[in-house]
Amino acid sequence: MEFRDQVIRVLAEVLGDKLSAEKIKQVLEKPKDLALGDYAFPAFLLAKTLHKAPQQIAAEIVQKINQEHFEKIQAVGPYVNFFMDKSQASAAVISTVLRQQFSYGDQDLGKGGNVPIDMSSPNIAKPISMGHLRSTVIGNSLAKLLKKVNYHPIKINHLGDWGTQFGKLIEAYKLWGSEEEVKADPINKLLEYYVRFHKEDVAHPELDEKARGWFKKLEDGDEEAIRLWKWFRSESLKSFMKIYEKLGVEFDSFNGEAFYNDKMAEIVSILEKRDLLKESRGAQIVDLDKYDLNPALIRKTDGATLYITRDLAAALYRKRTYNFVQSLYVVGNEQTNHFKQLKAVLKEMGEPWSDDIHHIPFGLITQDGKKLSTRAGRVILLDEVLDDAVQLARKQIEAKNPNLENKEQVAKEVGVGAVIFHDLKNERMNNFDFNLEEVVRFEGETGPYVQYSHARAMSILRKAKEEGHVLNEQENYSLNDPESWEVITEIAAFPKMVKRAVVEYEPSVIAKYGLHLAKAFNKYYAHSKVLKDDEQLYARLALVKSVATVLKESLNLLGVHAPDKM
RNA sequence: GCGCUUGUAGCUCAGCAGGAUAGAGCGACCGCCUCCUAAGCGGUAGGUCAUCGGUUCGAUUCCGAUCAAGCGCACCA
Repeated sequence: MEFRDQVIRVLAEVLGDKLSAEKIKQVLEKPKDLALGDYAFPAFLLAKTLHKAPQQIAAEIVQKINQEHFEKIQAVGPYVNFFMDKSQASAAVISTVLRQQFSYGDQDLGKGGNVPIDMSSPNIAKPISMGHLRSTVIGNSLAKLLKKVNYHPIKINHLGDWGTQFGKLIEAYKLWGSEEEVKADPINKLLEYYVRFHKEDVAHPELDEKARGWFKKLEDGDEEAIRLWKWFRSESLKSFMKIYEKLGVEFDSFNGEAFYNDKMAEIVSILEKRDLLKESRGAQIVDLDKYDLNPALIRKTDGATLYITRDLAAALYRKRTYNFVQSLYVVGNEQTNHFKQLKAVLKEMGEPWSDDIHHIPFGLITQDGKKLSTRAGRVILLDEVLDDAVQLARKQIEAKNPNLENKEQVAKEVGVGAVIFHDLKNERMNNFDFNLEEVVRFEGETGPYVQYSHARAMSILRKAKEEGHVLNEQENYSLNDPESWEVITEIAAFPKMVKRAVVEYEPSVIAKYGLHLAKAFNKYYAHSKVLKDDEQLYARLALVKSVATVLKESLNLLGVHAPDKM
């Protein structure tokens, strides 16, 4: 299956004593141009040991090498270029995909190990913004990727459902809010109160005092405070669920910050027992000087705990509950230091699994170059972006394919798919400035482009079936024309891409791959007629089927639907 | 000031853990629907790979310095 191994094997036969198979594997490369073959071995590194010109070495290798299973092997300058036997190779790839279907690319990297993923984690009483989208879709895609390589992902929505902001919210609600208003439009009203609070507390600092008082009451179990908190939480969650439904994301746990309230005392006592807690400026800290980090603030001057205390409790809870092999946190890169501290404190606590904790950071979304801020009221509401995208998809369908059935369903899949794909197609760490037209674009390197390619493939298969052509999936179909070869090499690369995406925690690898495969396929069927009744017809159909399968699976790994028609 | 991240065509980004003339999309310009959905395909124009050094037979890729941008730097999360 892996063509690369074939090349390494024959090279090792010739170079065995001079270069190990491992070394050959390292230097073997893929030429940029298919005209230079499928693989290339650069002879430079033998020049020194053999005291010969690399050109000459390349020529000698070609003379000695076993060419049996290759179309040809030739020396071009200092390179040995390998051309795979297209018939053999295409038969191997196509039959593998036809047999394995959507499990093509599955691997056992994880041995079934548990991997909790901390993702999405919006704050109660605030709307889900574009910033949360990143964490949500990256986490969701990583979960699907991890599952594909036999890990067991556990998606945890670590809700921001506790903290001093609830004091502010309660105070603001008591001052300006009403039950009817909130019931009618919970998130927006609650946000309105919150923003107003931050506007007014500049001139009226006594508001902060009151807010602190409310939060204290909340912590002490005051009936009214608890009632309001629960109400805000459930209303918020309801509206979050609507968005998650649109995105097609589900969670295994909604244990948020409040869940750990009763689990922090243990952390503090462990730290005390290990003599790690120190007093500094009235607060209690863990000194992390030896890690070159700022001290971790465990308790504020007033005795209240902080973010990191909660995260320590959560980390320990997750280890105990899931006995994870890795624990992931899909959180913005501005929190890099926090996670370094978290790992360092766990290490100080003597927990060796602190090394299994990985922060998966991602870049910032800005608007007009400025950071989004709920307090400043500068938010891009995800819900609105999704609705806009679906609306545009509807218009697109009316213009391009007005007779389509399930228009509404397809519009949702395409619109939402565009938004998700846009977020995943570039490396996580890149920042991007929000631009609605860019996000909901349907042409070029976009989700809809990949979806469209898949729909076209399905359309060809449908038509073939109507004409009475049925594929036998046990048959060995092979193609040896140069037009299909580029598509075949892309399909063959899929398992490697899955692995890379997992190892790098980088969904963009799959998004980029999907674009490449789609592009190769679009080019292919634009230049070769598939439904032509000749002896290669079934082989071409098998190729189209393989493409459709891998495109759909790629999109699936990103959390994007692949409609059969669009 | 210190730390992290980033710096490739007008714009948005690739470049697979150093190699053969630096790629794609968008935008601009020009072609292609009596032919499997033109959300497509083809072509032209556009780059001293931030700068300067170093390692190497070879550097956009590795190392160092400089410059620029973003983020962070204990009582928010």
